[in-house]
Amino acid sequence: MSKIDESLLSALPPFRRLERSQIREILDLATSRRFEEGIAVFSEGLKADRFYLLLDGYIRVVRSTPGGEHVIALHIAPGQLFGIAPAIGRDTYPATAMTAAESIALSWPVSLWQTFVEKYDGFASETYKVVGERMQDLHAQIVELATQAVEQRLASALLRMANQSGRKVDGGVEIAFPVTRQNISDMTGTTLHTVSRLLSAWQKQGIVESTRRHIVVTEPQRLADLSGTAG
Amino acid sequence: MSKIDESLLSALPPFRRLERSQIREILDLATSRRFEEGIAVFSEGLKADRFYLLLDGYIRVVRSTPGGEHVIALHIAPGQLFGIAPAIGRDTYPATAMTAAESIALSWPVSLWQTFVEKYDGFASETYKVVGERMQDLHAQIVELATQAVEQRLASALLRMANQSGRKVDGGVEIAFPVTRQNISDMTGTTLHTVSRLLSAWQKQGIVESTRRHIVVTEPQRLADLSGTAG
DNA sequence: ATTCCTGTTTGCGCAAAAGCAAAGAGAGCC
DNA sequence: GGCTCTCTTTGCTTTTGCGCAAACAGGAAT
Repeated sequence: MSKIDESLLSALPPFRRLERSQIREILDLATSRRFEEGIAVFSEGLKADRFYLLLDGYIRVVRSTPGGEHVIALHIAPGQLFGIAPAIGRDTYPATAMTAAESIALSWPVSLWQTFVEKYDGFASETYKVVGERMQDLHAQIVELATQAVEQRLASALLRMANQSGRKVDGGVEIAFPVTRQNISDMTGTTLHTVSRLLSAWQKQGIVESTRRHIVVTEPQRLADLSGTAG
Repeated sequence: MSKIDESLLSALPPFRRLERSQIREILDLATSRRFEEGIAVFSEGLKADRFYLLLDGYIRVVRSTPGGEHVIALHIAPGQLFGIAPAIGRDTYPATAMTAAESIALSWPVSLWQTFVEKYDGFASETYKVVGERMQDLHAQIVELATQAVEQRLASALLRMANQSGRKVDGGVEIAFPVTRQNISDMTGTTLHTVSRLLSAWQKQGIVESTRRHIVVTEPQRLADLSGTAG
């Protein structure tokens, strides 16, 4: 395992208040691993034995139905913790974490969670803040699914991805990881057909630009208008 | 304020591991208050100055959209904490808490949260477990909204209410608080019309029995079949 | 008893989006 | 270059469930 630099962690919320030496301790306890695209880092229902920090890449948090369908609840961007079942008193993972792109993550055994919380100042409060934010996101998604039409949900989903993980390119904002129509329909509770039709229509209007597994939002403002929300 | 008996709290998860004297301390710091039906205990976005424990009654956790619609995300039953913004690092309430029936709740200023967490064994871990369970519920609701048809969502919603707050009566399971068709449509992301139609149909089939603001599930099994989920 | 208010039922037409089906098109592999 | 696989597009049909509208009913207040 290659030696990781302390500066990687020192800027991240959970570790922000720590000394360099403390970060070194934490890093020395971590396992670093690379995951190919399309791999399950861990799966829903399995015993939660490790928690993770995403260094590079993107993770989709997915829940499956008994009927074999699945829903993408949120995306994890680099620098964020995931698989933090212990933080919410669970001993199994509540969802599956799939890599949306090739990814690198640190992980620690859950047995260290309690230690981190007690020993490292700010770790607990920052991680609970993360939990709170995710809850916000879930709430927002429920409201969206319950009240908005497909077109608006799709617009919101694109904006969310563009905001959370967008790269500025000359033509607009590029979503930084591969997305299929099917993926998007899993986020918005619709079908890939409907997504395809809407994206085609928007492309004709110059709002987005998309190729296979790749989307650039060229006019975020018009998408925001379509999404119907102030945000 | 009338004196509250320690035994009220001693069986509840957050306080289960505490000594009687500790419970007394906690109770002495609490404010008890009665709320009429249909009142907002606190509102989305306001400064979170207190956290609550529901002693009696029922609470609906509601989120509103900019467009004036609202969605009922979950119900709180007696014995549960709510308004626990401080647990997730927030200083404003993320949703509105409406009384679904006349209710009585204890509350404490948020400034005491940190004290409770540090001083009382098990308080932190039990409350985080609650947060985890709520997250589970939210996730489940997202999956439901994204993948199930209205009929199945409605069946699930009725079952959820019946399970969480059902009273056994001779004809079946009675939902213990007043619910309107509109309320149910706010839980399932549909319209009161559709809810009314489905309930009428089910009543004809003998699955439910309903009068104004009042529902009895007479055949939970058949509802479960309709809901399409194993649960 | 009368009135008002809130909640409920029901019918009808329509639009949105799902289902079905089939063809096309990049991208990687041999 | 040809092949396969996955992803995407598009046309057509069918269905679901919403919107609108109007009437009805139980309760509470006067």
